[in-house]
Amino acid sequence: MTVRTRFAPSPTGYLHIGGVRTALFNWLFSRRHGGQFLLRVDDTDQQRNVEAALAPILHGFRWLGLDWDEGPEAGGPYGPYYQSQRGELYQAAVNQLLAQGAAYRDYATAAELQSEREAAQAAGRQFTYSRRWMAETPREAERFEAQGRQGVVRLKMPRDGELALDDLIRGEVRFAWASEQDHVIQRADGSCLYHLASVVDDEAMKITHVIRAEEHLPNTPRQVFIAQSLGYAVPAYAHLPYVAEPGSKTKLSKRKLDKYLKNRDFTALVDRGGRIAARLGLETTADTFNPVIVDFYEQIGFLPDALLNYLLLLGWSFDGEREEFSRPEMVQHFSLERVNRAPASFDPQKLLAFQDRAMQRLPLAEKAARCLALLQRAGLAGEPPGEEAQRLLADVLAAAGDRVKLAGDILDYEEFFVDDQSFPYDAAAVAKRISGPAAARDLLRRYAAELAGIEPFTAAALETHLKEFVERRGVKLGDIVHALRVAVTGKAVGFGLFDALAILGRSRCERRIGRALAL
RNA sequence: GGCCCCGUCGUCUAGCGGCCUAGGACACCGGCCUUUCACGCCGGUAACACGGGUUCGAUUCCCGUCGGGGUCACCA
Repeated sequence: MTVRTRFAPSPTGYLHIGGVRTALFNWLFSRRHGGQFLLRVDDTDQQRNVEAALAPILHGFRWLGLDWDEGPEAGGPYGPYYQSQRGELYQAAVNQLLAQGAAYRDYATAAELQSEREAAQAAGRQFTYSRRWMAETPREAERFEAQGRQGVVRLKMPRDGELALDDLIRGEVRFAWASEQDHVIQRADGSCLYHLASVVDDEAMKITHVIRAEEHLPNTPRQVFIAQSLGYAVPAYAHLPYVAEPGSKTKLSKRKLDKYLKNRDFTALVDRGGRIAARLGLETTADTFNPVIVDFYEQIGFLPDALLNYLLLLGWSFDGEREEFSRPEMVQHFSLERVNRAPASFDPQKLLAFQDRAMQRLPLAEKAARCLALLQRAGLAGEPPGEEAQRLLADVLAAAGDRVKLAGDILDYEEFFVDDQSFPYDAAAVAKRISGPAAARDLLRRYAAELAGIEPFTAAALETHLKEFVERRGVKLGDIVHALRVAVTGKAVGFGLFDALAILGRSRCERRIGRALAL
């Protein structure tokens, strides 16, 4: 039997980080077993603009490199892959359920149901529908309809016995059938609901393993009931613990950004992204720019592999020691047996650590390609970039080394990519390193005068020269290094000063020092 | 509240009866390196929720308590 897993997003307009982890585990499991991974759109509630709401989700999958064998755009032998287009299949299933007595037409009104519920609650009993408005024959149905009632189709759940479910992650889980409700599977207008559709599609699409978030665990009995009633082979279930809020065990939610911002690590991540977004002129509303949404990471220059590696470790472990996995290694080692049962809270710091290490391993050329895209978005490089810009980028990247942790961090070095007259000077840095120290301006002036004689104009030669310069003048290296850095970059921090000087070149250095002197 | 799930350092986790004076990673705190920042290196603080069993021996097995969470729709 070929392993087939699926991820069934509802077209909501964004890809939730927890959803990505669920998708990743599905993808990994299918790849591990040489099977297929499919995407199916759960749009049973018929939103108007499914395509538009689906686009960001597919975009996210593509960015992450989680390819799907069947689904939207990919097609496949079991399509269509949109539930809104599979109505006949659901109708047939409903008819079969009805014919077998596993479902019934029900004519209760919302108010009637409500009063039964309240009565049960008042009596301290668990609510179980009386089935008073159940129509088991066409004649009964006609009678109710004559009263102007609208019929829905409900599942006729067993009222005794129990279901022992063998979950691949949780082991055996038992549910008493009596505590299940007669859920509606088809509305009065004929449209079908998620649970029915999901079970019918999983069967039709030959899904062998349903790997999904824990919140679906309580839904499982009714799905098993539908599957069994229809004579389907029940798929294997694996319920993943959900991704929790930072520092809490509550499910991570897109809507609670304000709350998460009280968490220091989360705030650090948002601020980090915000700085980059500001330079890119991106909108930063919680709807689009939010670490709970995958787009956030793409926009500020995360590496997909780093995000995935982090997410992999959120609930799964190899041996407790090893944490770094390349894409093929993930596929090779993944197993459901090593998925943890407890929810795991999202830790922005650790994510950043994975990103940091992944970036350090990245060959310079690839790093440059990723940074270039951000530079272009910020308008600091042309499309295509000139040869000069590419050389500059490579030099800056080589000099910056580990400091560029996100592709967007390249924007911290924007001063190298702009005109000598345009880059800004940090006022505090100027005050501390140039205006403050009495000798700073004089040293800068004397140094600038010697620039013309430094040959070759390389980092090594510049260093030798500056050391000799400070010795000659009887000052310490620190007396001029800081002033010089501020003079040529506008900032108090940055990579090696000699690299900066060499990258800029002689004439740009002269111009910049001249500008700083006039400040 | 009913049903279900879960419970090892702040966080992610290893541990499937003795190897545990509980290991790794991130974070944190010190120190080193150093022209700033970052990296790197060295060291440190820090956890088995609690109570009963079972056993020669429990972090590991069982029960209970407590705690946390999920779910209870004509949403998905």
